[in-house]
Amino acid sequence: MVGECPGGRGRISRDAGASDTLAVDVRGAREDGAVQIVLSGDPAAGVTATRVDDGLASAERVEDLVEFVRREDLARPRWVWSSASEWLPPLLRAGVRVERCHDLALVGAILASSQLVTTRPRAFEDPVERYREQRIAIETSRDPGRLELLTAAESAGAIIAAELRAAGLPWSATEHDRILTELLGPRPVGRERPAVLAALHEQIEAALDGAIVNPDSPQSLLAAMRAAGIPVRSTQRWELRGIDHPAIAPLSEYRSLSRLMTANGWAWLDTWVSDGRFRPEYVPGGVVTGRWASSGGGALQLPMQIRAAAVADPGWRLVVADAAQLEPRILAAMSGDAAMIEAGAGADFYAGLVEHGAAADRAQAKVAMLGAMYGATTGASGKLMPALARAYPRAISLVERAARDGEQGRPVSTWLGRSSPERATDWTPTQARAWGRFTRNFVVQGTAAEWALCWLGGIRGRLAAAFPGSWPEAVPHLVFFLHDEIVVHTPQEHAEEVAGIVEDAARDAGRLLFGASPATFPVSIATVRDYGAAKASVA
DNA sequence: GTACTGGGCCAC
DNA sequence: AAACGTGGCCCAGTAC
Repeated sequence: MVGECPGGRGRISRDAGASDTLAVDVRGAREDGAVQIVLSGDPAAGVTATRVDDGLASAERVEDLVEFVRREDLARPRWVWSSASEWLPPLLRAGVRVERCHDLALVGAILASSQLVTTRPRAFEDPVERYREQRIAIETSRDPGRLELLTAAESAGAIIAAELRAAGLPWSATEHDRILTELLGPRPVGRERPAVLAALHEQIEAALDGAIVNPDSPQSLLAAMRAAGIPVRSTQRWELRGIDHPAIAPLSEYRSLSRLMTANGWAWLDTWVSDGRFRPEYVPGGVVTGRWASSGGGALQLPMQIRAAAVADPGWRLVVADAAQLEPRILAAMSGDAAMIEAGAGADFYAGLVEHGAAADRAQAKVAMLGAMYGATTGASGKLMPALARAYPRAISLVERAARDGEQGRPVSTWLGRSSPERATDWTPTQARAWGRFTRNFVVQGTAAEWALCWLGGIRGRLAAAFPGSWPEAVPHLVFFLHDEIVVHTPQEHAEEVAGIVEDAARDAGRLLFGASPATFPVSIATVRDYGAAKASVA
């Protein structure tokens, strides 16, 4: 399903006549215009650096990794290492950044399943061999330009993930505590419930005829509710919402506040915030589609309730930007559906759909688009699909095709060539349809993740070029990422320039992926003192 | 005690 | 009104 890539970089020619090498045959391990330095060994102990330059490799023993990287990065090499998450944190702690890298683990995962690859890289322990195999896989693939861009963007993402953690999102423990205290009551000393939760617990039990209930236990709740004559099958929110009973309101309130306390309460604050910074762990490539996952800190689920505790330093601001309706715009661009691209010409994609008469109002347009990308067949969303398919046949047939491929056991690929996993097809029709919904969504979600990686990388590069001071304390820098949203912490006087950089990088990302396509990727930007103010000012 | 699953709910 | 994608985290409950 991947065709021409107008925006991809030029095809990388294989150099059959590459020179002999000093230490190892590195034919295949070259890219245009960059020296590569392969680091092997243990970043905390003995390190060997192998310089790969125009087919020649020379190895040297590195005594002081930090000094070595600081010095060599001035020549703008591409650092090749087993994984950025292993090598970068100690360097960043020592105040050393690198411009670019090749992350063998992340690239290896992409190349292992990409349908563009014709020669699968063999597994090697030695990073020089591993790198050579991966370069060959890229250069001999059906579309080297796309895999070149994807693997570079993925690796840039790995650098950014480490830098986000090292820099941290500015966080006011005082403001966080104020929010918690306002909603829950003062922090309890022992393990008992905070005052507000204890009161809600009592209200729930009173409303359930004085039953003893553990409100954290669905089983306990279900039993008590049925004993009180409430006809429910489960205690899920959507089922409770339709029921008129005095126990429901305090229970909903209890759940919301209880989750706030357990997921992002005082314990979270103690664990994840230090020195005025929230430092979560991001996992680039952690999701099959290529989205980032997180492990510890819950960065990708930071609830709205506490975002106001992300407060810029005195004299600094947060530039908060999100890509407006990213996924539908991605679908429009990758399908080349001129009508859908035209619908997105303005700032509000869904309003464009309404103008085309493809949906009655904005809410319907949104439900219909999400349904098309998620595979809704019934309900309100399903009913709106025919009109959408009539107005935008190319876009809709792209996702339908992806769904059919999945149902029939064929892999699908994102725009840049990340492919869905193989799956045994000894499945029931229901399982086949479920896999079809996955592959349907995979192509759009995965390509949106690729756009976001290019956007992130562009922002980082442009910031580094525009603000050469000491990172992070003296210059604007990325501090947060959330799928289609970024936050830059910046001295107030640079906020406007940063906003321009963020917009320029969004344009760059669109061109990198889709070349001359007229598809646009507008970003909404807010410059704020605290993260909580961003949604309000953007909406 | 640890490992795992499902319910519930947060984010996109 | 509810079935439609990707995750993480906490809790309760169960198996070992």
